[in-house]
Amino acid sequence: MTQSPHSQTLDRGLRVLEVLAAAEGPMTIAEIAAEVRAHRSIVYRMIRTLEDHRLVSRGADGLYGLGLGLAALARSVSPALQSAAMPALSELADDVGMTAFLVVPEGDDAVTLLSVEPRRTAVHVAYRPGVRHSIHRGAPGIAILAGRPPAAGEAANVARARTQGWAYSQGEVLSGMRSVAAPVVDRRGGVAASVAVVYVADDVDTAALGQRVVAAAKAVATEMP
Amino acid sequence: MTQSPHSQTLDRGLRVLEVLAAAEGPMTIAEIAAEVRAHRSIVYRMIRTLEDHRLVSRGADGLYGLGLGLAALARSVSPALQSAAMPALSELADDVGMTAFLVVPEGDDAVTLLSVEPRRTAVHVAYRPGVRHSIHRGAPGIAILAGRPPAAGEAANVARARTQGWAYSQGEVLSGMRSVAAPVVDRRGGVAASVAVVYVADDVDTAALGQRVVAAAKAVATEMP
DNA sequence: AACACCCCGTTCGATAATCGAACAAGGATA
DNA sequence: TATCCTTGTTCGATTATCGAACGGGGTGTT
Repeated sequence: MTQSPHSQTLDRGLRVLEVLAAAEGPMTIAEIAAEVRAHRSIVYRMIRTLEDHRLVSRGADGLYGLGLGLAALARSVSPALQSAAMPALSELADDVGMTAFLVVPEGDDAVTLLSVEPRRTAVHVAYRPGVRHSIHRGAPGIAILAGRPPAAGEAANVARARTQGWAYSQGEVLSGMRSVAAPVVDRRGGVAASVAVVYVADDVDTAALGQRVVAAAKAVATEMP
Repeated sequence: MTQSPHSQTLDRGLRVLEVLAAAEGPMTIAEIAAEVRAHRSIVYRMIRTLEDHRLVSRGADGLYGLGLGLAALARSVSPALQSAAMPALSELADDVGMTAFLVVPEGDDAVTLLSVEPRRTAVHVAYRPGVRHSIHRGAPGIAILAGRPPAAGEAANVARARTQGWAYSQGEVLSGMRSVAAPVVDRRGGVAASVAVVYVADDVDTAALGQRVVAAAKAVATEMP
C-alpha cells in the first residue's frame, strides 16, 4: 500500500482559502501564514497565484479576502440540479414561510448545496450552503436514504419515510429545529438530492407540509434534464 | 522589477478546477490532464489533494466533477452582503417577475455574486453568478459608479443615474436585454454593490421599475451590519 | 482468442520549483 | 532621532515536484 502522494503546495494553497473562509473578515498575509503554519514568503507566492484566478482579492485596505471567482465555480457544481431546483425552492420557501434548501449526498454525508430564505417572515432559520452532517441524521439525509432501493437492516425512520414519501426529524442536527424533507428522484430512478424545510414552531400540520415538500421535490425532478 | 513569482503547482491545481467548471459534465483524469496540458501523474496527485478538500468528487462512474466544498467556500464570499441581499432579491424577483441579482465591483469589473429567478414566470432571463463585465457597461456597473462620489469627466449615463437614483441600460451586455439597477450604499457611504433586474419586454414602466429596484437596494443596505 | 486501445494508478531518479533565512523599505510609536 | 513592527522581495540550498515508464484491468474489434 502506497502513501498516495499528495501535493503539498496545492494543499497549502487550498488551506489558505479555507482559512479565509473561516475568518471573520479580511486578513493580512502574516495572519494567514500563521494560521496555515507556513512561511510568509510562501503565502505571498500562493496569494499572488490565487489572485490571478480571482479566488482571493485584496481589499482597499490591503487586506485579503475570498474573491468572486468562487461564485462562478460554485455555480458550476451540479449546474443542472441547481437550475432545476432554484425556482421550486423559492416557491416552496414563500408558500410555507420557511427556509427551503437542497441537500445532496456525498459519501456518507448530506451536504446543503443551495438554500432559499422566505421573502418576508419576521423570523426564519438561516441554513447555509456547505452545511454537512451524517446522512443518517436529520430529515434531509433520511429522505435521500428513503429514495434509494430498500436496504437490509435499514433504520425504522428510513422505512417510514419511504412509505409516506417524506421524512421528519426533530433536533437531530440542530436542537430545537424540526425539518421535513422529500427525495428528488430523477428519471433513471436514482436519488440526486432531497428538498427540505426547517422550522421551530410546534403548531405545524406536518402531514400537509410533507405533501407540499413532496410536490416541490417532484417539481425539481421534472425540471431535471 | 521582479517577476513576482507565482506557484506553478497551485496554478495548475486551480486550472483543474476551472477546467471542470467549464466542462459539460464529469471528466476522466486523462481528459483533464490533456486540457491542463500537464502529465497525468501530476493530475493524479492534484486530484487527490483537491478531493481531500472536497473541491472535486469522484462520481459513481469514476469520473470527476466539482465537489460540494465549493458551495461552502462561495457562501463565505462577502457573507454579510449575501445574507442581507437574499430576502430582498427574492422579494424583488417575485414582485416584478424578473430575475434579480446582486452585482459587486472588483477592480474595473462588475461581477454577479448572487441571482434569484422569479417563482413562476413562463419565461425569464437566467443570469448566473460569476458573470463578469466592464463596470462601465450595463446598468449594474453604472449604478455602482453612480453610487460613488462624483468623479471628474465621468460619463453622462453615470451622472443621470446618480440624479435619478437608478440606472438603465439596453443591450450593453447582452443584446436585446434591458436592465435596471440601483446602488447599495452602506452605512459608511461606500458602495458595496448594486441590485439589478433584467428583462426583454419593451412595454415596461421603467420609472416605476426603477423605484422598485431602488427600494430593494435600500432594503439590502438596511440589513447590512 | 488474440489483439489493440484506452484508462487507471503507481514507482522512482533527475530536475526544477519550492522553501525560508535574510534583506530592504516603509509606517507607527515613543 | 531611535526603536519596533509590518510588508514585500531576493537567492542559494533543499526538497517537493515532475514525468517517463511500468503493470493491470476493462472494452471492443478482427
